[in-house]
Amino acid sequence: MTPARTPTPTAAPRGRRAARSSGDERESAILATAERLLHERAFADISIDDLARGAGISRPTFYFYFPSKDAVLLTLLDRVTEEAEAACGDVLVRLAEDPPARWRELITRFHETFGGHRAVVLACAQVRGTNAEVRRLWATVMERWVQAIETAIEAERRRGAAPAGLPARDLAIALNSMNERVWYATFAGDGPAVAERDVVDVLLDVWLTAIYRTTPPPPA
Amino acid sequence: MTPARTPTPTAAPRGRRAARSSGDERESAILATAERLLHERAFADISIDDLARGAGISRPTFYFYFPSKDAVLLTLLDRVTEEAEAACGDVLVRLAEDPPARWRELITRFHETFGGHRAVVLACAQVRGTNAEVRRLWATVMERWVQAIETAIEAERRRGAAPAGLPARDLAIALNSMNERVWYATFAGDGPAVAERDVVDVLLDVWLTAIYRTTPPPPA
DNA sequence: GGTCCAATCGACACAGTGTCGATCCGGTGT
DNA sequence: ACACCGGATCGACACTGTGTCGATTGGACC
Repeated sequence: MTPARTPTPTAAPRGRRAARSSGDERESAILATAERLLHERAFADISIDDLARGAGISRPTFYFYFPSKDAVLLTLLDRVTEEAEAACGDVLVRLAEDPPARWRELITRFHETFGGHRAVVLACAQVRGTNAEVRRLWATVMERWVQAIETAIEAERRRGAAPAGLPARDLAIALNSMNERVWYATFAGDGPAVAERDVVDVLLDVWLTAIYRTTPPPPA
Repeated sequence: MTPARTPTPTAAPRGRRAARSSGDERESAILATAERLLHERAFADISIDDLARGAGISRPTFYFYFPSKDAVLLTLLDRVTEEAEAACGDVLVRLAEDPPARWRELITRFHETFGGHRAVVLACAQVRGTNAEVRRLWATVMERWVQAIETAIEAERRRGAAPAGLPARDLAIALNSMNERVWYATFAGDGPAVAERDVVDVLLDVWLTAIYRTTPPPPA
């Protein structure tokens, strides 16, 4: 199951369908239907028939645009991670300006991007268990973030702002993992969760103490 | 879907099947088959027919013992969490003796229990997205742990060992979430992960700095 | 006005789930 | 010794959803 085949073989940006014709609107319609339906029910409870009907086509025609239901989600995820990537931009390279403020900015940006597409993100977290492609894309994206954080931590250590400690990569993995799981609980409202308006403060506090091993004024 | 109906209505310990007769062995056989198959492939790739055949019965007969595939996993999860609960025992009440050592003990015990049943734990993490009952059980269990940690943090603060800071509950949620996600990655070998032999050290370090806001000697 | 091909769908094959009714069989009461 | 009861078992069915194949449409381009 590749993300999506390219019915009209006219340049395939990001491996998805491309090009003109009414078929393009159809693809958008499928994606829009998926994101809309995800607000009402779980991904597993959405059938290909639902997506097809929502886009005004029959089920077999759906397969002309996407090889599977999962491929639709994969496309959606791709967009969200791109948006997150863009939202963070150069925050990390400006870290030294004012570390706490920059870290907060970073976490806030992520929070807003994920929160704005919570339906998609939650769905991905759910099928990551069953779908190898989603798992791979997610892993790839996370690896990029981990490396970015790892690099930033090392830079802070080099310039003497942060003390030595855990291997930077391990610390980066732990902190990223924490964020992912905490956001999941908060957005899904499933199990013990931090309130949405507090979650950035909580995450930031753990990040700062873990990285700088110092005591910033308690945010509460 | 309740965990399992009770075919022979003769006391239902933990809501599962009870009592004598060859039917009891059958139920065990199903559970054993499930845990065995989980070592080879994902839960979603195991059919009820696989479980039934593995236990030497037909598919309809499976339904005599469990109302669904998920119920089997639910029973398995139940056992693991009970084991974890038992393994931790009274570690937290003995915290004041030697906090770093006790926290390490706690995390190590969890690590060993989960690691010993990683197939079951990973499967649960995967279906948690699609199955409401697993989600609920998981949430319940995690809530218990969060409360235990929250209480411990508050005790440490009261006796002056830990400084004030984030609401203890939020901190407990964040740390528990981190552990869960980090262990998942480590055991699943999926995406960025901490090496299995380092994971306790890494988690412990973040816990200690987040709770005590002090600098213990870096473990590496 | 004919050709081509993207786009479309009806109909099929398949896999898995859950249910119903019939049957088997070991223990129990008389 | 025998009829009976209910736990245990399974064959066969209905249903849902997926993915594929072959045939049809209709607009663009020669």
